[in-house]
Order: sequence, then structure tokens, then C-alpha cells
Amino acid sequence: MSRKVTIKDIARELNTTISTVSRALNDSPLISIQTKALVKKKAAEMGYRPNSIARQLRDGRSRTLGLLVPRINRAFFANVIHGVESIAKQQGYQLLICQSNDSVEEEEEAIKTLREQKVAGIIVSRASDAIHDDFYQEILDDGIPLVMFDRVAKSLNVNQVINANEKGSYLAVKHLIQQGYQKILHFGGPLSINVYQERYAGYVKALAEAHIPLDESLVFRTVLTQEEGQKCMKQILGRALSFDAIAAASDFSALGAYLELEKTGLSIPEQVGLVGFANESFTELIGMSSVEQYSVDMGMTSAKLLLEEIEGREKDAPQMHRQMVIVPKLVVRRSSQKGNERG
Amino acid sequence: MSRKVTIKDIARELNTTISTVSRALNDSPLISIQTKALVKKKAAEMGYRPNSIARQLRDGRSRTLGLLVPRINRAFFANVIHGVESIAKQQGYQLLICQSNDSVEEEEEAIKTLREQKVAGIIVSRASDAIHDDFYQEILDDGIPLVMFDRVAKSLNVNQVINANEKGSYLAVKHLIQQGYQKILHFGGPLSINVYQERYAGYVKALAEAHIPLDESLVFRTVLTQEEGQKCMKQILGRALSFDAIAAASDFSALGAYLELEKTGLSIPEQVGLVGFANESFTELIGMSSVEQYSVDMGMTSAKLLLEEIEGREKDAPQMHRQMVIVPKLVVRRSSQKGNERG
DNA sequence: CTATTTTTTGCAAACGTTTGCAAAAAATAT
DNA sequence: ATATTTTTTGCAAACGTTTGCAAAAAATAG
Repeated sequence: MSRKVTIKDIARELNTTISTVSRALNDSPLISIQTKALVKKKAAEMGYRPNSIARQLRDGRSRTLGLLVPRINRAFFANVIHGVESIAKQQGYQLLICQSNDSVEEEEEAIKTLREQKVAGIIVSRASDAIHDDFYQEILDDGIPLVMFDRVAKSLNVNQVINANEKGSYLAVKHLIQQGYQKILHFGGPLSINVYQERYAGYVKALAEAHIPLDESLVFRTVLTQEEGQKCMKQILGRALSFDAIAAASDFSALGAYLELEKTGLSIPEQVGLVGFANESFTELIGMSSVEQYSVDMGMTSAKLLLEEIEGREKDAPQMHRQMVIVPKLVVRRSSQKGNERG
Repeated sequence: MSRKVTIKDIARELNTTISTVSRALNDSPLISIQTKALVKKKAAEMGYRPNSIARQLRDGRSRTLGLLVPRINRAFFANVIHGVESIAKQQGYQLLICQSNDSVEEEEEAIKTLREQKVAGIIVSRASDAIHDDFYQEILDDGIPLVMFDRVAKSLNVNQVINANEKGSYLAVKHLIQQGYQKILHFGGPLSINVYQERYAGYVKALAEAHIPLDESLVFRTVLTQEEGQKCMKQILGRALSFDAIAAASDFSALGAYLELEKTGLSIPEQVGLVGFANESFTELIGMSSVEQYSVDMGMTSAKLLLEEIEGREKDAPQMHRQMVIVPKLVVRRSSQKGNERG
């Protein structure tokens, strides 16, 4: 029944004071080696465990990072979390994780909680329906270290870790064109989110470069999930729209399209070329070309950035806003190889 | 520059005391409606945010749950986390998440941290190389609510949420036999882990039931990852061991086998039947039969169990150890359908 | 208008640490 | 031996809350 042992208990037991015990346990040079040994021995014996709540209260800082993502169980975010965790642990930080379920309300709520928990800093990727920014501005004003990744608020002057989404998308579409595809559909997301806006831009750019006129009727917004992808594909096939490839802003919508095409009996890549985005692990299995985002690295980079910022604040170094751009890589697989490419 | 506003600041501003402010903000019936309104208005105005660190210190309990998994970015665990989060949030709890990277040392370290953070309770799934239990016994002795899921320590008298692994494995192997497969390999894991021990038991049981003698040379231990699965398959094919099906304890090892078989030109399911375990999302894509584990539900159930335990402690209700067993479901797909089954 | 009850407020302790400063003990110098 | 320096210990405050108890203010009763 060794209920909570505190340094007070140790002090009493040893006929000394809490200051001595505290210092001894923290290896303060003020304490003689003998007392240190004595105290430590007793502490172990009594099963003492430091109370970090008390410690945090006492000296302001909390060694806990807040991490907010739309959904924990999506491979991309799970990988980012994994990356963040590895760096955080290494530096002695804990992780408080919340999910917004892609809702701004929950996002704001989560931020509030994180702030009340007095986390040392926050890493966040925004909800897909995110519109207002005010609560982030507040964070910045209050001087709380913040890093946004992937889905960021561009209008905000804040540290961010992002993908060169436009480039990735551009590479994908260019590749399709080089393979001989001409009428390329775009399955995109809401333009209010930087990520989708940029991927769309890459699509536009690649077309322009190849002097293929942009046809807005080939562009579909908010086709992000597998279900949406499949449904959208079905509708398109229904109304006999002419096309020969799809550049999707999400692997999942690409997967939906893939399945529907297979069902309909259209052959990939002969009749329809396909490129997704994110290089989810399933893409390899079905031979789908995609764009690698280096999600684990994105997490690690975000964590490093945040920790640097935190350390910086502590020794109040000059403030700065950093932006890290991760360059994505096109992974070519069967789904987009018609075979016209030279080389 | 509204640095940390505390109730003290509000009190000063309002010419009253912190007790009044505290009570007002907490809607204590001791406070008149007018003062409440006044205080709340001022608090909002000053941008006050409660400091839950202080609150936690003051009244012992912490409204944070500790969650420890081998790896965050494995679909199964990511789903469990997702499930836990949804329940926790709903009840006003935060989540402190750690990963052990399947190492006992890191596991023990994480438990230590979680305890120092004074979490209200802990949910854990054990590392794959886990052997000793002592630090869990300590948790129990110290009266910290604990729930183990999936990979549990059976020897410990503790709340647990597990799969009927034996049943799941039994169903899988029985199904293979019914399909006409006879020489069934087993790709398993270390018997020190309940999960693999049970899946092996299911394999044994199904064979016995069908009067097929158990041949230990068909059983391979520690074949859990994709790489291991592929390597193992390769070796087996190399030495021309006679077999016609594989019952894997992991989807990943099954995947490895799948790829190697494909490479070698052996046809699935005609020449080799295949069943995995976990129903990872990729299994559907490649038509691999598997066993559904209901991972999100497992997380939700674990969280509920833990929260019940926590609430129970608070009103010291009689103690009890609960065990929830989730019944898995065999999902039959192409990879195991030779087509001999009647019906 | 005083005495009593009820409502509202304030005082002070507690939660478990860390740490500046003063005090005591030990070591060194005279 | 005493004076001085150095090493080691102890006292007490602080971090931001909540809450039992006493005190004050307001409302009601006599």
C-alpha cells in the first residue's frame, strides 16, 4: 500500500529537509556525495516517483508537446505522429495527441485544451473544413511556439513544414503527358486548403507547359475519399465523358477510380492512366503510381522545428518564422506506364 | 503581450479575492449571480485560461489517460488509438501517447514517464519481446487503473480486452481445410506473446479436428513482417517443402508470402491457399482472406473499461478485473477459395 | 430596532516541487 | 587556539488552483 511517496516523506525518514532531498535527487553540486547516495538509496527503497505535475507548475515549462491532426488512423498522419514521437522522446518530451475529425469546431476545442494543459508548443495540421484562423493568431500573440504541417494557414506568419505540392502534382501530370495521355481528369479537394489548391496548380501548370488547353469540365473538386472517387468515376463513365487519364490529389480517390475502372472492364494503363498522391502503402501493391510525401520525415522535421523554437524562446533568441519545404518524389508504377516514354 | 493571466490577476482587477473568482468561474452555488457574471466577463476580457497543471496538482486527479503501443503507425494500433481517443474526448480526457518500438526497455521507460505524469490510468499493448512483468505488477499494487489490450500479460490479474485469437485462427484453418487444402503451413510469432500462442493453438485445433496430424516442420516462428514472410517463403520454395496453403498469424507475413509466390509463378488460390490475420486494409485490395479484429472497437472498449475503472476508484466501488473478448470474423476472399466448399 | 437566519465573501492551507538566501558545519589558513 | 574560507544544509517562498471554515453582508424574523 505504498501510496504516493513524496520528497517530504523521504526527508522525514532521513531526518533532513525537502530541499536537501530535492537537490540530492537532482544531483546538485551543493550536496555531498554521501548524502546523495543516502537519499537516492532511500528514495529507491521507498518507491519514490517524482511528480512532474508539481515540477511543471513550479517552473513553468511542461516538456509536453501538443499534436493535433485531422485523423489519427490515416496512414499519412499516423506516420507523421510516429516521426514526431521519435524526435520528441529523444529530447525528453511527451506527446499530447488530439484529433479534429476534420471539423473546425473540434479543432478549436482541441487547441483550447492543449493550451490549458500548458503544452510547451503545438504541432498542427488543419481540418479540411477550416476557414477561420483567429485562434491561431491568438496562439502566436501569446507567444506559444507553433508549427503547422501539410495543411497550413498560409495567411499566418508561422513556422511550417510543407510539401512542394505543386511540384509533386506537376511531375505527376507531366509524366502522364509524356506517356502519351491527353485528356487528363483532375480529382481534387477544396481550394480553401493550400494542399489542394497547390496540387491543382501543378496540374494546370503541366498542361500549360504542354500546350494542352485547360478544360474545367475535367476538374472535379472534393473527390478525396475512396467512396467519393468511386462514385465520381461511376458518374463520369455514365455520361461518357471522354478522357484517358486521371491525376488525383489523393491516393484514396485514385483507388476508388481504380476499382470502378476495373469493375467496368477498362484496362489500366492501356485505356486509362492513373496517378495518385501520397504513396500510401497500398499503392505499391496494386501498382499505382503516386507521389511520395515522406510523411515520417515531415513529422520529424516538424518536431525539430518546434523544439528549436521552444529552446529559442527559453534563451530568448531572435524570433524567426521558418518554412521547410519537402520535395516530393514521383513513384512510377504500372498504372501510368503506357510505354511511350523514350528511354 | 497578455502574458499568463491568472485568477489572481482577475481578483486584483475586480478588487476581490481569488476564492471568489475561482468559485465564480466554477459556477459554485455560493456565489451570487451578479458576481458570477462580473467575474466571467472580466475573465473573458482579460483572456484568462485555466491552468490545468495547477488544478491537477491541487486535486490529485489528472484527466489524462496514458496510452502505450508498440508502434503508432501500424494500421491496427492507429485504429485502436483512434477508438480510444473518441471515447476519451467524449468524457473529457486527454491522451498521452507513447510507443515502445517493440522493445521492453522502451516500454518500461514509457510506463515510468506515464506514471510521473500522474495519468489517471494506462492502456497498453505489450512489446513483442516482452518478458518481464514486474513493472506492471507495481502499477497494480500502487492502485493505478490499467487495461491491457491485444498483447496482454496473461499471468497478471488485470483488465484486458482481447481477441478470441484461437477462434479466429481456428476458423481460418478450418476454412482452408474445407476448401480442400491439406498441407498447411503456419507463419507464427513468438509463443511468449499470448496472441501468437493462441493463434498457433487455433491452428493446432483445426488440424486435430480434421484428423490431420500436426507436422511441426510446417510451423515457422517469428515470421511477422513482410520481409520475414517473403524471406521465409523463398527459403521454403528453395528446399521444395511440400505444402498447399499458408495460415499466417499476420497479414504482413502473408503479404510477403503472397508476393514471393506471385514472383515464383505459383498461382493463388489454385496451387496455394492463403489466409492472413488482422484484415489490414490492403488485404481487400489484393483479395486476401483474413481475420477481422475490429481494432477501432477494441480501442473504444479499452477506453470504456479504463474509464469505468477510474470512476469506480473515485467512489471506491468494489474492485474487479474485467476481461472483454472480441469475437473475430473470418473474411473470405479470393486467396483461399479453391472452390471445393459445398454451398 | 435588535436578534436570528441565510446568503455571500474572504482567509489561509494544501497539492509536490525547485531555488535564493541565510545559517551551520567542516575545512583551511593564520 | 581563532579567523577565515569553503562546503553543506535548512528555511521559506513561489507556481495557480480549490475548498473548509470563519467572517461579513444581506435578508428575514421577532
